[in-house]
Amino acid sequence: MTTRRTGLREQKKRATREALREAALRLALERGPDNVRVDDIAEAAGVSPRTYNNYFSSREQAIVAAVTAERESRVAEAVAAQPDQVRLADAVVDAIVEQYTDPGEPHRDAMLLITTRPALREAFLDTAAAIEHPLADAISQRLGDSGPHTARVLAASVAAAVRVALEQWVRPVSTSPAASGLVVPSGSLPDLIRSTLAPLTPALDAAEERARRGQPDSV
Amino acid sequence: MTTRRTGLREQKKRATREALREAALRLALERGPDNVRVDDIAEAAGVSPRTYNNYFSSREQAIVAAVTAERESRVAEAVAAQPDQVRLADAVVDAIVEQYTDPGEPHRDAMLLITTRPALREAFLDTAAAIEHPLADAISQRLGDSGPHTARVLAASVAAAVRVALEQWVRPVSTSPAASGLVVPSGSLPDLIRSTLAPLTPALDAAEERARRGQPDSV
DNA sequence: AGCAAAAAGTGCGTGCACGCAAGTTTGCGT
DNA sequence: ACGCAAACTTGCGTGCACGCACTTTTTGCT
Repeated sequence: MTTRRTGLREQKKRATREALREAALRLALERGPDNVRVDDIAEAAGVSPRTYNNYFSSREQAIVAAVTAERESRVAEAVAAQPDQVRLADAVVDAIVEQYTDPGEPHRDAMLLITTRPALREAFLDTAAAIEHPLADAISQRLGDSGPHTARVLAASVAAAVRVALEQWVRPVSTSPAASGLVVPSGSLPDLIRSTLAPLTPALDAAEERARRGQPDSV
Repeated sequence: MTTRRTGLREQKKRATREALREAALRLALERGPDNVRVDDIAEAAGVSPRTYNNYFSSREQAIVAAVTAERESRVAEAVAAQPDQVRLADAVVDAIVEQYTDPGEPHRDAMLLITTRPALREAFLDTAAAIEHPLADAISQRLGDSGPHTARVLAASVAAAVRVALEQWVRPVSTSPAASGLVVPSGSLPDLIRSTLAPLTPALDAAEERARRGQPDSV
């Protein structure tokens, strides 16, 4: 009812997409990502090479997608699932941290592969941006319609903060020797995300407060 | 003094880069972007095609760069230039708005071209992200070292907000018919930027306040 | 059920990004 | 002043992204 516009068509597309993801990851793990040609992925998934990049616009994207697959929608769901009494900021932070917390994954080795290879790291960072739109919808729903852009900006900022966290997590921290000189070596990803999200809580609180006062009953 | 590490070498690189930008834009304007081959740009700039993409990783990037060229550094400078009495939020907003305000440019027609062609629009949106790092440095300097990531997150959020503004400005607004249904048709870009930046001011204020109280006498 | 429109998959051709391994220029030490 | 080392440029080769036109499948309508 929600996504099912046509039914069978959508279903097949999902299947193809998943087959491609899975094939891409499997082959990358077996041979190493540099020894995987697009043709191989396509063949393993049983489609033409041309079809492959109707779905993915780069090999890295396909591999990474196997791990990050439906994180976007899950984040949005998790936010929406929080009761209204919970502060928006907490709802968002918890939802995201939850999604990025290592669930003792079968993907453990895949993550190792990703964080190792530069090209895959880049692709992985880009996946943070994917949460923006679903998250914007979820926030928008909680805020009513504070401003035309408030929800989107907040969602985009959250996504950006997550990206910063992922960068920190993934990079050897080779940047300039800053003033204090002391930066967390690598920390756990959830903690990192919490700390990059922290500076945004005032903005989330303010938006929520404004929504609460601004439109207790009106539009 | 600032950027001059080696001198002559850097200078030549700048020159080459600028020549490529300029050539790309000129040819795109003359023939339309679809009738410009990378080889043409390279030839017009007097370098090999291979060299061209040592500088730019896509044709669109080169064209757009001619317009957005040094916006990044200017934003950072503008923030740094604001006296310390000015609220950080205001400093940032003003600096950015200033940089995105149409200066009766010679680039007027270039902007028209960019906003017209989808591929160029995408590349243009990406330029917003370029302000992140310089801006992070500028903010970091004003905040001392509030937290390890505060400045970066704020800068990234600001960049994201700018991106949202650019998207709104550039897109026909074909998105879902939201609740209120009333969205600004296109508005002026500066106004749009102000309005997307608005939700972030609480975060900027909070960071500034925290920096002011946290370290009243240090750096 | 049969048909017409839409959508997905496919083959082909073109232009491009990028690694690699020279060749060339610049900068620096002695 | 001279030569060495590092940086930049270049030619070449490979794999790939993507537009276009065509075939096959799904869907909605009568």
